[in-house]
Amino acid sequence: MRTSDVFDLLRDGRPRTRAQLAESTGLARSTIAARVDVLMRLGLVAPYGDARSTGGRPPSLFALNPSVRVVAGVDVGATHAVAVLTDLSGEVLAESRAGLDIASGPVEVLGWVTATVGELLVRAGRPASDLAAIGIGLPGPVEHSTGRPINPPIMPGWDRYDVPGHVQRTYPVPVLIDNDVNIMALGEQQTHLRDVDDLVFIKVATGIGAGIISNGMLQRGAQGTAGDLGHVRVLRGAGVICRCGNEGCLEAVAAGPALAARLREAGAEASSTQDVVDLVRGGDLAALQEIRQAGRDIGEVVATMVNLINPSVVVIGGRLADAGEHLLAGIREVVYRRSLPLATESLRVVASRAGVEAGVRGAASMAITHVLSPEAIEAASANVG
Amino acid sequence: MRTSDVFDLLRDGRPRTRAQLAESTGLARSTIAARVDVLMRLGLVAPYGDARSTGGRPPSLFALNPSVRVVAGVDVGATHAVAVLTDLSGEVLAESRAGLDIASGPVEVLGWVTATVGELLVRAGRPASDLAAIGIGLPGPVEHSTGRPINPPIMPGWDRYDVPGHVQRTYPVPVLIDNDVNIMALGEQQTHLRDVDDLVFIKVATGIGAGIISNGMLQRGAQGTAGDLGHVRVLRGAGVICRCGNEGCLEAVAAGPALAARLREAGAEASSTQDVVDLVRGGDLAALQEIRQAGRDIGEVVATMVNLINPSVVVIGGRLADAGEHLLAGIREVVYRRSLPLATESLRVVASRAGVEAGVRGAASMAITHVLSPEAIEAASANVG
DNA sequence: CAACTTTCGCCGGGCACTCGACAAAAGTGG
DNA sequence: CCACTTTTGTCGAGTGCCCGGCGAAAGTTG
Repeated sequence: MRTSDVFDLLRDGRPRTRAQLAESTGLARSTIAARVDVLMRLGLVAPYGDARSTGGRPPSLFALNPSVRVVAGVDVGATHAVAVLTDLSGEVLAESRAGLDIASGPVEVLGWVTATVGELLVRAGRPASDLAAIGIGLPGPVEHSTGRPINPPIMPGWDRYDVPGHVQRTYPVPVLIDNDVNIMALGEQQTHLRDVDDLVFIKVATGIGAGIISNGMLQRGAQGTAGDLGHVRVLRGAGVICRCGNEGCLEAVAAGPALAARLREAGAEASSTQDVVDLVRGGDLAALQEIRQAGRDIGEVVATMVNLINPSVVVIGGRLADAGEHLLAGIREVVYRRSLPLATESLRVVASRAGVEAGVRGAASMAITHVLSPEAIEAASANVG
Repeated sequence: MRTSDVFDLLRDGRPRTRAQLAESTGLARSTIAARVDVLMRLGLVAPYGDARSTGGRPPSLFALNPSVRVVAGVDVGATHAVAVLTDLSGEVLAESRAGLDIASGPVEVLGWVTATVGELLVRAGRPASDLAAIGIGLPGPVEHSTGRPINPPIMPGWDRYDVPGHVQRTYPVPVLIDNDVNIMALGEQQTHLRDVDDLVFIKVATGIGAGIISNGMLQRGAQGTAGDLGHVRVLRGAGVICRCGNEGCLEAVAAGPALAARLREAGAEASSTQDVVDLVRGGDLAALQEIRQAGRDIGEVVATMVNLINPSVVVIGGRLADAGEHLLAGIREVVYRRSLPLATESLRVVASRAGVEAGVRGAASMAITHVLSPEAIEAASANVG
């Protein structure tokens, strides 16, 4: 029974007495006292006032102290980036956004990242030594174990760049990198689906991608490219050539640029994904029909995913999902018709709740998970013990 | 550093000296000696002769002793069943097959299972006390954690039946249940792809299903129905109604019965999946074209799987795969055209090598993994001390 | 055959960990 | 205000585990 096991019980944030911890672990009270002492000296656990007395001395409560340390979460998109500083419970302490072209290369982008993290630390009134880890999401395939982007299509100059190494020159802390869609999946799970172990997050924007959490773990696949549903063929794609060179890709039919193009053909003014969203919100009938149909097209692929992966929740996010319930309705329509009854009987298809925050939240969550992992706790407590 | 950590080093079957184990673990030689002693008293490890001397007393070698105990692997199909007894390395000691209708219900089928396991033990000259675990594959969705079938379409009377409980009345050992396709995936991994952590196994026979191993672990999904690709819609399925009630399912187009039906329409004599295989083997041109096209249809869905799951190997098995390379060729044709370059650059699409043995091998492998798990080793060594 | 080398099995010491006890602290209830 | 209850922190004892040393065993080399 290790120190991290005691800490695991406190990770949910609920306060507990020593006696309760002893009860849960089966260890003696004195042993628990020693463990709690170590965790308190590490600052990870803090007193939480006293519980009500039952006739004798009132027991003191302890709980996870989320504010001992902070982590940074960064979500780098194609044209803009968001960074947050959170405490260990994921509570956002400071936030910063900027227009930022990923194509300007790793040196410039990561320069912004380190500068912004520094600024966030100052704004939150925290010394750099309080920073425990940094999580970063990038818009392309990433080899998570090394933190290097692999052949990213829209990230010139980033191929196999040592992102953690670069950032660690400024902040010598663990730096974790993942795909932007993966961290959005983590973000949704962390914000409102903590007990969900099998979740698929679908991002619908300029491109279409998915983050897959199966068995409580992110599924990255052999090369870290899992979840690419943008280039799956769909029925309505017959004759449509995608930028990848193939015919009938979902992305060429149902992503933002495709919708905008079709609306332009119909005479509407729509040059960007955002324009499509605005038209839908404005009640434009053609736009509404288009987005509903896009939902059906995406639903076709999601139905396949449901059959193949059998998640318990599918979360729909990305900028096109901000246009109200229409996209979701189209997806639901097809999924519940096409997927197997057994797989859909307890399936929920829901809209993103974390919204634009999903990415940074997930990036921070990834960092927190690393910092509070049993291994990290053991290593830290060995230095204090 | 636990006893199971020392055992883990020996699990690959390669013999080692105490000094090598001490080197690998960082423990003192005397500690290693104690650990090895425990493992030897458990019978899990046995002397393996002496290594060559380097000028002094030759060190003695130790290796996993696969023959201390045995496990049973059972693959129950719709109309027949196979059972094997293997040692802990997966080596088959005895085998038995029988025609057996799954629809005759759990009591009859499991009666055959227990009787056959008993017979195999006798044939291998092993007492029942040598049996360490039983792995069973069933042709339908199974809740692995409880071993109960869940709404299985072709298994009347089996719904939520307590399979492990029934078997344990005869053999009081761990009984592990899984989907037949999942155990075939395990079987392929165990027989010739041991270092592959991301593998998809596709079974093409009367139905079409997939077993997904991702990150080294079987992915079962929220309800244990993951890998159902038979009811994914394909292009060529337009207008074809599947037995599930939907239109355009892969299974309604590319599985054995569909091929047989189309060949019959063309005037050939083909009533079963086996007949189709025979025609192809006989060089029948129409059958050859049909199976190649079936490969393309399946390839369409496999291409989607490759994009979504990003495996490093796709294995094609099932009875239709026995008809030579034609099915595989059709699948490869579409997969390498439709999947993303990054996902296919190191992807291998190969034929099953374990063949009809895959299921039982996988079932045995599942049992072995359980028996040799660190938890099981720790528990066992605590009793020997 | 003798000297040397390397491994083996055993044993005692030391270290760290955990437990239970005990007295002090901090409340409650009459 | 006093007796009683319950928790807290400390401390010594017991225990189990791991290490290193030692003599014996089993080879090699000259």
